[in-house]
Amino acid sequence: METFQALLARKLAEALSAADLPPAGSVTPATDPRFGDYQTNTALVLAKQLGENPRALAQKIIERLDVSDCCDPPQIAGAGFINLTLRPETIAAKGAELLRDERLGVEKATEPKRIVIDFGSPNVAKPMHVGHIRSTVLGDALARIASFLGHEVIRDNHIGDWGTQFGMVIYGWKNLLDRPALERDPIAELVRIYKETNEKAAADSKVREAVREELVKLQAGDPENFSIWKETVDLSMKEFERAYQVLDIHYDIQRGESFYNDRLSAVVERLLKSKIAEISEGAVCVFFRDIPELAEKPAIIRKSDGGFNYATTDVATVDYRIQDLKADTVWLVVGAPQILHFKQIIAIARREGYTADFRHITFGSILGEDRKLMKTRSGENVPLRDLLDEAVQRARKIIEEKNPDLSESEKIDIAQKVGIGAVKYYDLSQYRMTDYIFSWERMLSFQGNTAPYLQNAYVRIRSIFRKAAVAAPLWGAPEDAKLVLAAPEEENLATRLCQFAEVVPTVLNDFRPNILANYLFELANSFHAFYEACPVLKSEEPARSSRLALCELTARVLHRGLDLLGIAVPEKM
RNA sequence: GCGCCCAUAGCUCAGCCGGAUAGAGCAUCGGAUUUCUAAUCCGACGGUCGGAGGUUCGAGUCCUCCUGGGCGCGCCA
Repeated sequence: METFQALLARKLAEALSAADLPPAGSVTPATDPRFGDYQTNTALVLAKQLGENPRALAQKIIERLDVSDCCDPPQIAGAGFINLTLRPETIAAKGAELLRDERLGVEKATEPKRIVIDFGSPNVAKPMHVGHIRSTVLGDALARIASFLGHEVIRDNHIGDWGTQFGMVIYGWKNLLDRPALERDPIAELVRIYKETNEKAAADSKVREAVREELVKLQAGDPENFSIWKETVDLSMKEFERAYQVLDIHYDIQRGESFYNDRLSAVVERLLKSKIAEISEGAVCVFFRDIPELAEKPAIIRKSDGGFNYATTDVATVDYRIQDLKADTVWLVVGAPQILHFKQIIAIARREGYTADFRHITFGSILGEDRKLMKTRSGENVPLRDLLDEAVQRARKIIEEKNPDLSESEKIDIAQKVGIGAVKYYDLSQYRMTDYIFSWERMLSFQGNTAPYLQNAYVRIRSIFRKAAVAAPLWGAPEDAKLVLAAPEEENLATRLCQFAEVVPTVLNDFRPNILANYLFELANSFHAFYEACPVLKSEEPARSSRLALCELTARVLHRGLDLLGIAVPEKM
């Protein structure tokens, strides 16, 4: 199904061709209702290129622009904009068409790609904390959107399950472990033994030496240390799974760092052989002397003591994703501090001849009310589990105040959807690069650009259909419903519904789910205005059927849109 | 020292490819409910878009410099 934007762009291109003009400019949604529904700056762009008068060019263009089947006559305005206004019956017809379309008008990508999305990536033997929210929630939303757009998505959790910290963990396990505590709360106990070992090591060189030996033994494949390592990984994975269940996040594969261990030496040998890497001060390094910003920043892929590091692992990871998974594109949803590291990794991939499209998708930090990195009162990372529990509890409290008649099972379900949805939406509704201040009050507010506000719009619609079903079974509008757009609120709502298909693909231009979030907020806003102005069930035909259809479509778009963000909607709240 | 990111209303944030008079929410003030969830809606108030130059018909958006904040920069991940 062609969007209005695509339709008008096509007609504009035809007009330009008929006028012997080169393609230029673009058709965009109007910046102000006074300018109609869509506008194009084509005449302005061409005027610059050709050195002609923009308004005269605009005139020449609209003489050949045939939009009589969908729009009022095009208007020239301002410096030479061409404004286009859709006719209500055009919008009504599109709305009726959307009602029959499972995809709500969203076209699949013309060139589907195989995309590996690397997001989340928690560390073993450490609790997931507030810092994991952005990567996890953003990566999941991008995966859902890319998948809906017809791409083949492989969600990969690149778990931090290998590294020098295991020297500490294994030493602590052997010397400090409290078994009953481990059974009660595995992660807490792992953290405790890690911390205590760290303190001992700081004070005592013998402990430092012992820790190092444990690490060497693990890396050499010592059976006891390996089984301790394996157990910590298994315990951690169980903990991660719990969080992912609460967050409704699902991975296709979970290739931790350890997965690449037996590929590392081959990676280094290959890079040495191809002269991409060289030996410097005893370490194997890759220099980027021809890339100014990396000229003095070599990547070390084998330490002078012979050990491998995370750069080695990431080079192997690139290999695996391209060679084994056959990815066209790799999206790395990893925080901004690793920009330099990934520039190096991607530069190495280029030298190895990989042509895949690598995107490092970075994001800002979550701050506390004090505008510093969000921490607990004692200065520690806020455990994700505690944060999600609190979200659900707070949502529950609000629901009990506002709607005490709900059953217990309904309250549990709603608190879950509202609380978790609020956390996710608060994150996704903001531009990913900005640091944001975490605020329960704001994210759980029923006013403004929040999950509860959007969920409430959906709930109100469902309530209408429940009420309608008392008189006669009706759980949704019939697919052959006709739209009649009389009131301005009806036309405005219908117009917005038609824009869903235009908005969804733009999210991937620059990986900005907040564009979709903003759209959904405006949609809910338009719906509420409609809801205030236009009674549904009490209205006469044909308005009643038309309004029911608008409600149905709005509910579907809200449901689908929130689903693309990874957010669930309750039927009541 | 070098590099990356950020700076928009009192507060929290939008503003994708440069477009017309820079928008929301909160807060403040004023309205709307015998109602399908008022958990909402309508209106008012509120801005030298950190500063200075530049490119352009047109700059919050692009370029240069400066200020302030965050992060990173050879053997942690």
